[in-house]
Amino acid sequence: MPQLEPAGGDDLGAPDELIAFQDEGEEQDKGAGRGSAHGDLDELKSSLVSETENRGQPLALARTLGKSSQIPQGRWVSQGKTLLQPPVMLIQCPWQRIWGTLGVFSPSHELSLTALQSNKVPVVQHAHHMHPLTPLITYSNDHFSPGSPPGHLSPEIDPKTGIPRPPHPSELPPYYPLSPGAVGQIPLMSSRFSPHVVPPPTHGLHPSGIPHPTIVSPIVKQEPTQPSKEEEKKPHIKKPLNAFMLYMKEMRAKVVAECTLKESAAINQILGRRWHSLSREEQAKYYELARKERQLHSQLYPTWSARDNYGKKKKRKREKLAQQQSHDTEGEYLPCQPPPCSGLWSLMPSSSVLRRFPGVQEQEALRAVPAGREAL
DNA sequence: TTACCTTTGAAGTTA
DNA sequence: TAACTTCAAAGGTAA
Repeated sequence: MPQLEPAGGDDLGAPDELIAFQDEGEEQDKGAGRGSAHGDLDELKSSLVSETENRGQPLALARTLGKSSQIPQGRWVSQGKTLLQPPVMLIQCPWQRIWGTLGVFSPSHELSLTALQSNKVPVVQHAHHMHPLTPLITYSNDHFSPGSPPGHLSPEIDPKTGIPRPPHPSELPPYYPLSPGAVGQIPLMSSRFSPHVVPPPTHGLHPSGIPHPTIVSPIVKQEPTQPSKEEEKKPHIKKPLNAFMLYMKEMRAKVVAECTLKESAAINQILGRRWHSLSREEQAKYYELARKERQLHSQLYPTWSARDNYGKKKKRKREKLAQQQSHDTEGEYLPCQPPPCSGLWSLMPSSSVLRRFPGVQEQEALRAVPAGREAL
């Protein structure tokens, strides 16, 4: 996907926002490949997803606005009006709530858009194990204001590491005073904390001593080759999550509940198809979140590069992968060859998943087909 | 115990 | 610069 913004731009999110609408062409191209039934297919997809998703307003909004493909490229539309600016942060995300609880986020910061107010942003996903201070490191709108952040959020640079130090709780404005004991009761701010990556007391800490979700103990992920002492001490800072990853985290539990599936591979396929069924506005929420993720990440770890994590994971066996892909292609539902049940096509798991999880197709199809549409 | 699977997107690497 | 590769999350599965 082409980058429309010159590298190094201040606004890390701009490409995302543009990309979100640039996909338009791709969608149309794909649609063209599907033949004349494209419009019907889209409509059906919409209705199918509406059956499987919450019948909430976001989708209704999408319908009100018309199909995303009808939105002029590069335009932002909200409530039937063309906007000159991208829509503001549309959802009240979990970490915003926590900021509010902690006192960084005043209620006035909780932005919402009328049409999306009922969009239930996932309830915070609880981590099984979490450092009680973890929620202290999160996002604030103030944090991303151009130029210098507000005093209480200005990351103090650690002279030893050069890494900005997140504000100490005592430095946070007391909008919502919180007792120390209550801090540990706060649910997860960014559900990026997996139980598997909870840093032990002496590893994986941000130089400030407060673990950040993107920091993972080097013990968890060790290089196969013997790392140097310096590398060994260096905490593993994870990549910031992209828009789709944020969407997956939010929607996974829902899909799991609906499909009674727990296999991530199968769930992810469903989520991938649902992602494409989202309206531009709905996707924009996640692009915006991802943009802020990256922005905060770059503020917290200005010297970090995705390169740092390269080779940290064991690579796939290329031959095996290629073989598998070749095998999967046989009989796969390719975009240019929709199966007879093309209405369900976008929600159907791939053949490789079906081989592994035979129940996926049936369950998903049954849940996806609205009453009275079985004949399709 | 750990890689694999599976998805999309961002960013790095390679040709 | 285009194409390719890796890694983010998740959790069951298989080696």
